[in-house]
Amino acid sequence: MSTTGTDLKQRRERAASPARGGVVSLRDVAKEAKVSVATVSMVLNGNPRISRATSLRIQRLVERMGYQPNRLAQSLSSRYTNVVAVMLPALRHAFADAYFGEVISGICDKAGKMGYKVMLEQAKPEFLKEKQHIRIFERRYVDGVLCLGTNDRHRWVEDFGEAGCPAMVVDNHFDQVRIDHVVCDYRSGAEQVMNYLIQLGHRKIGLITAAPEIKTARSVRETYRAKLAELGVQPDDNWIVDGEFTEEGGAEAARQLMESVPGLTAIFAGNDKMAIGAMHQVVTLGQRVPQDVSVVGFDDLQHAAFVNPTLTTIHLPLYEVGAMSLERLIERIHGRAEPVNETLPTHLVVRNSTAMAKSVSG
Amino acid sequence: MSTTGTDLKQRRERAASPARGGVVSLRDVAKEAKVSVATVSMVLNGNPRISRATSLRIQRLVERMGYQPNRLAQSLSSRYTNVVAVMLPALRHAFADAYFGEVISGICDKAGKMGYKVMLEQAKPEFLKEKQHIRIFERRYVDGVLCLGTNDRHRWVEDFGEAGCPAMVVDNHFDQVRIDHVVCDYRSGAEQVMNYLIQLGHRKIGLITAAPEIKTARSVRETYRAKLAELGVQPDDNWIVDGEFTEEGGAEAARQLMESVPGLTAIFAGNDKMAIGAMHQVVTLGQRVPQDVSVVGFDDLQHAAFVNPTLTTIHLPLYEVGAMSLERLIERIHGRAEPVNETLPTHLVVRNSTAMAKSVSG
DNA sequence: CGCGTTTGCTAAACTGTTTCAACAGTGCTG
DNA sequence: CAGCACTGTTGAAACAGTTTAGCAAACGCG
Repeated sequence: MSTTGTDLKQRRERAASPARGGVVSLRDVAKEAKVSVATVSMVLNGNPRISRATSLRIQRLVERMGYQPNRLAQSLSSRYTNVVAVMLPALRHAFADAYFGEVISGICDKAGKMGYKVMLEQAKPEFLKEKQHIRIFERRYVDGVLCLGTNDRHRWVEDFGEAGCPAMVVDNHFDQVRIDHVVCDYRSGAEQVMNYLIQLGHRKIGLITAAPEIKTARSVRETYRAKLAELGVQPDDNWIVDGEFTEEGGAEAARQLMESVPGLTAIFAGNDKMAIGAMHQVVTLGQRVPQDVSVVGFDDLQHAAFVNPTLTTIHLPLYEVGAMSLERLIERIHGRAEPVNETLPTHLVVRNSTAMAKSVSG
Repeated sequence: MSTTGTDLKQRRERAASPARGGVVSLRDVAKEAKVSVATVSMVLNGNPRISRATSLRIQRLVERMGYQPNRLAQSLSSRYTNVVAVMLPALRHAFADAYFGEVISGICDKAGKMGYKVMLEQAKPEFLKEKQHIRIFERRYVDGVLCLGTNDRHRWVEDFGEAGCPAMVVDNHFDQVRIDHVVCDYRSGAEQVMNYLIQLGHRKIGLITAAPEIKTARSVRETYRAKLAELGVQPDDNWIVDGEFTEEGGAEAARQLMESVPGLTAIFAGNDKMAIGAMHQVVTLGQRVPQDVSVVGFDDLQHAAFVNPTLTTIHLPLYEVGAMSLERLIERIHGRAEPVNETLPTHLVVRNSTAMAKSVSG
């Protein structure tokens, strides 16, 4: 039936008119320029086999018609989506956490500059059980993944390597899994804190840390122990309390420390949130910060400078960690072979939550 | 040359083998099942025209082969990408802000449940100048946009309506632009704060707010004025100070208030961050919170309960605002015609930063 | 002048899915 | 028993690009 052919002809012609949805396609440009779509595509991709005259003519036309490549079609035929996922832990307040926010900020800024889009994912049990972290690659959602807030129990990070999916652990580090990472120098940070507190005369220093399955937390703990050992101080088991990285946890941990460690003069918290919770608790228990108890944090989040008293803490270059992670991930996506393991320096920021130890000053 | 034909045949066959990149395509499943790709596609989309027997047989095969639809191809032929963008303001710490985090948390949770992915964008001048906020639609990155942290000067929100792009303003509201929105009841919140402070005997109440180009901030300001007027109190111009929604701004605003409003007994801050900055400043200036000056915030962010003293504030259902915004946006994407303008209730949370006014209690 | 190379462009295959017209095959009806 | 409706399946177009083989035309050279 010849009608079929005519119908199709008509349909194609209608489809080729720039009226459809107001969006201009390559075909529309090609038709207008009276060249093939291949030519237009090559012009846009800077293929040198197109003559200068044609190239300029088409570039002007593309500009005039306001053509925007459909990136679904682009990604379908090329190997890349130019999208990366940021995988956050399954915590209720993960997005509302200034720590992650700072890292994500670095990631997004760098991604924007490099022509990448950033997708947000949360590593919920459901998500992982369905192997969604791998499926987002198979289904061509993303080219790579940045894993934030991981710990040793998160065995799913191994899956990326096995499946050949570009992935990067951000501000942490796995001993047993071979995966790229960029991390702050937690060991040096902890050393700086301990040196500073010791220099102020503190000896009975409590440590509020978090789950030992986090490598960076272990580094801090080990450094804390080593530094005390240098002075011949042997910390009791109850000098170290888990604060779960939250304000509440920090407060509860501080309560335990104040109760079970008589003569405690300083608290070293593994992050700023716990330090703030701890300060809060110290005051609630009728002691003063820093006169009775000094408190040191770790992160240097923006509002560490606005709590009362302002918080002495270790500055972590979280923005830079995020930016560098993204950069390295993209290199890996484009075939970088060597493993990445970068460590970024940290430094102490002295504010008002620390003072000379009581026994020394008084 | 007949070799050409043979080469192409070979190529197609190679392409059809499941070996390619390890990813199984619809074609692979169809070949294995000895049916056409159309049949497999229809089975997966639950088309009732496929027989029960074929359907089951193919479903098992799909399962066994681990087939995952390529969503670039799906989106290319369907009208939808199933991705929405969250547009954050161009502030340095936008991602590290607990306020946005809470909203985004609601958005992401709901998106996950509804089978949507969330992309992050920042409304930087460059981005807007290039009309990227419209181009992400044209280039088929997203089906819709959620705009956070907007104000009246952000004229670009009009562009969505004009271009026919589904978009939603989250926790704000435009007088002059017709765009869907979901917002917290700022007016009622401000009323609750003022009633409470007045009930405690406060009359000289300073207001720390932010840019008047934000509708919600204007609502708070108007309510504040109206409530004082009810008591016959005519606030001076210097009773209202801009705190830019930051801790620093709040601190500086509090300094100004303490200086220029003698006998000030209470500060009402337009968000928790400014309230925290203000408390910090009050203490720095040698006064006590709440004995000398009561401070009230607005947001009820997680750490409002962990500052010192704990902050009395208005609880905003930010998580719910995020979740509902996403839900409504998706309805709009799928053709909802009626405009959306929802207002969610707020309530006062009394903590320790407020007390009876000095002149009354003392 | 004929042959080979270069240049500039095009046709067509390819990415992986959805959708629709059409087509066998079967059962029912007049 | 032809004609019809219905069922289950297929082929091919469509989505919008990229990429490659190859074809004319122009050019250089012996």
